[in-house]
Amino acid sequence: MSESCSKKTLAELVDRCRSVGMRRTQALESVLNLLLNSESPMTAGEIVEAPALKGHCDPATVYRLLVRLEENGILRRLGLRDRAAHYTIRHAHHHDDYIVCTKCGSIEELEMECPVEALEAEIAKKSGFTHLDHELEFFGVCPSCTASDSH
Amino acid sequence: MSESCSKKTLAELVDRCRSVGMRRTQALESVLNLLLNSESPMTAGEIVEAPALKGHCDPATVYRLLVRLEENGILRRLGLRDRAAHYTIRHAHHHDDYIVCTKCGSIEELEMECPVEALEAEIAKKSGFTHLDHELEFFGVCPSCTASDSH
DNA sequence: GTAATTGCAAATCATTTGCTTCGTA
DNA sequence: TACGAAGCAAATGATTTGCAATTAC
Repeated sequence: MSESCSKKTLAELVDRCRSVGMRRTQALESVLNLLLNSESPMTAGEIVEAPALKGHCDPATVYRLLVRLEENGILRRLGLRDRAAHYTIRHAHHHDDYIVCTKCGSIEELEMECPVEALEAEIAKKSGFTHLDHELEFFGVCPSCTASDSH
Repeated sequence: MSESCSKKTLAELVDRCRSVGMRRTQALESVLNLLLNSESPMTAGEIVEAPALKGHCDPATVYRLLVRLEENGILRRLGLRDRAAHYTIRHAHHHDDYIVCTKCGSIEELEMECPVEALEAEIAKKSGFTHLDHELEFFGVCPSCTASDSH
C-alpha cells in the first residue's frame, strides 16, 4: 500500500494550501487526496462524481475548491484555458499550432514548423499507441496586454 | 478585399460538404464562411453569437452543424478531445505532457523531457508574447483499444 | 469569537432533443 | 416529391450563486 507515501505528500499539499490562506477542511483533503492517488488528470465532473467524494462533499463545494486551488497555483488546469472547444477549418496535410493570450483570450496561429512531429514515431513506439496525433498550444500575455499591464 | 479568394475557398468547402452527403443550406454556408474569414479558431458559443449568424440561424442548427462538420472531417476541434477541463496536481518546476486515447479516453503521462521547452524563448521573441507557457497533448489509440479494434 | 467554508436549494446558461415545417436535390 | 435540415420550444445537465448553518483557527 502506498498509504504512507501519499499521506506524506498530502500533508505537504495541505501545508501549501494553508500557506496561501486556505483552511484545512474535509473537502479540501478529500479533493487533494483523490487527485494525488489518481494516475491521470480528472475533470471537475469526474471529481464531483468520484466515490470518495460523492455524498460526502457537495458539488458546489468541490467546484469552488477547484477554482480556488487553481487560482492559488496548487492545481493546474489542462486543456484550452477557457475550457471551451474551438473549431477551425481543417486544411488537408496542414497542422497548425496556436498561441493564446491568457489576458484577453486572443488566439494567433504560429508560423513555424511543428517541432513535435518528429517525436511522434518515437512516442508511438514507447507507448504502444497507434494513429498518433497531437495538439500543441502556447499560452502567454500578448504584446498589447503586456503593454497595458505595465502602466 | 479578399472577397474573391474567400469565395473560391468557400465554394470548395461547400463541395467537400456536399461530397459527404450534406446539403447546401444557408446555415452551412454562413458557418463555413464565418470560420473561413476568422483569423483564429472560434468556440461554438462564439459562432452561435457571431453577428453574421445571430438571428439568422438557430443555435440548435449551428450546434448540429458543427457536430456534423467535425464528424465529416471538415472541421477540426481543438482542445482536450472531450472538451472538459482536467485538473491535476501541479508539481513545482515539473511540466507534464500527456497522451490521450481517443477511443476510451484514458490519459497517460508521458515520461520524456519536453521537446518544446527549448522553443519558448524563440517564440516569445517572434510573437512578442510574454510569460510563455505551453500545453502539449498527444492523441491516439491506446494498445488495448488498438487490440480490440482489429478483431 | 469571527471569518471562512460548507451544504442546500434555487437560478443560470450552454447545449441537446422532439417535432413540425421548409427547401434542396 | 421526398428526405435532410432548419426552426422553435421544451428538456436536460452541468456549473454557479445566495444564504443560513457550521467549523477551523
